[in-house]
Amino acid sequence: MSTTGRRVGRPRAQQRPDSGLTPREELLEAAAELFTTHGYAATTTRAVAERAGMRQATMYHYVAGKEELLAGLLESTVAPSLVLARRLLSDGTASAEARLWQLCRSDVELLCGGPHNLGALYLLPEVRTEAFSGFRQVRADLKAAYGQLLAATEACGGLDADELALRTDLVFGLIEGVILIHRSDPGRPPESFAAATADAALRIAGAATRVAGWPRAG
Amino acid sequence: MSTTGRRVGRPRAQQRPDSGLTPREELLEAAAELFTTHGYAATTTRAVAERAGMRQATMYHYVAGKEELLAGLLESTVAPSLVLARRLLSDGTASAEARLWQLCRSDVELLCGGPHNLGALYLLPEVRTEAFSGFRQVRADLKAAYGQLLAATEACGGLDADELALRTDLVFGLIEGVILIHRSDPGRPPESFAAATADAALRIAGAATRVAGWPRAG
DNA sequence: ATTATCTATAGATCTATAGATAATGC
DNA sequence: ATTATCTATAGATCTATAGATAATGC
Repeated sequence: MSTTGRRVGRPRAQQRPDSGLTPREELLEAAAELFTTHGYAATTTRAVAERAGMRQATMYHYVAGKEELLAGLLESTVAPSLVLARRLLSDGTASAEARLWQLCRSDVELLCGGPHNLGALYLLPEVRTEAFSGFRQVRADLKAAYGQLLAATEACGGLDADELALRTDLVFGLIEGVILIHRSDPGRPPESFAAATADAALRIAGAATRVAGWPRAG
Repeated sequence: MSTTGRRVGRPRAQQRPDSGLTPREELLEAAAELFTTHGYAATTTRAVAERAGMRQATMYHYVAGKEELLAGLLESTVAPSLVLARRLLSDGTASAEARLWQLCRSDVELLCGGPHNLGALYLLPEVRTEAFSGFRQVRADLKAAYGQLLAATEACGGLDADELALRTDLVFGLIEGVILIHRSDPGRPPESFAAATADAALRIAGAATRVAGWPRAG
């Protein structure tokens, strides 16, 4: 396959051990690190390319520009959560509370679990740009799924539309707020943090039901 | 005082009705709008100055550069909350729950109540830069105050340090998460939103005490 | 011949400074 | 004379393209 030095084309100026990733993946990886730490506008194409092990101009062989990198990263972080949300919505066996808890936990773990704080990408001001409306749409769909699960909980059964929207916002806000916590203190183990956040989300929802222990065991 | 056309110095190229603000305040005002909507790195000194009604170079007569503008805005948003927190900490009359509720509500109202979503400044990646460590310190002090109030609540009385830190993080995370909600939907009235957030914070804390009605009256 | 990469650079910024200018103040 | 502003611009970027180069493939 890709044993170093056996590849077609001019060799790179800076040779590095084979990462096993395609060049495009190396670029996304580099962009993830730089966008999450320094932001989008402050990250230059040179910084991304160089961190990925190639010269600035070479990047354009693989992507059309910076925007494509951010778009790719955003879609890849939200997609798995939406898949899970859809699955949970059509799952009739578990209670709404349990399913909401699972979605919260999984969402937080996805956003905070990886090597880079990918959730922090949601916070970038550039995401509100037209260029990333695709991502925003998917994220809105995910929020709608949160709302549907919330509506199905016992505690929210009798609420009117406004009250329900408010609670959905608060729960969704907690999830995104947790990204900030994780950013300022990445030391906390993501698994237990995710579980604690899911507990907190149910409390916000108003569910007395204790799906996972609170105070948590372990 | 400053009746238009009666001021010393060369007149501005673009005359505008007197805003009543000093030029420095006009710059801060413009920076607030642009930083919160487009971010820090993406906002040019030209954009700030022009929006404040002067040419790009004139800005340097009042501030040393972009950094000073962001630093000023950050400090001005966090200072009032810290003052309130200090006052609440030394207030022996009200319950810890009631004081925590008040702090949450006031904090959210301050961050989301103004014309610009100043809370969104906390989300900018640049804030983690050395240049803004002063702000980060004050924000950490504020968080410590949240922690002290939390520790004094009945529900958190018996918790160990780790558990308490976790709940502090979650409450603080909710407050900052609410900024995101407000950013994506600025339509909600800040007062009731702030109260609802404070209610949710007490629920996360684990306090059964209902300081304000939930579901809220009105 | 094909491919992946490189070097070089044009064109478009953006920041911060230098020096000119048009008001009021004395 | 003092002040607030202006215009002009040097120097430092940053993005994206053009064209050269150094590998493998046939």
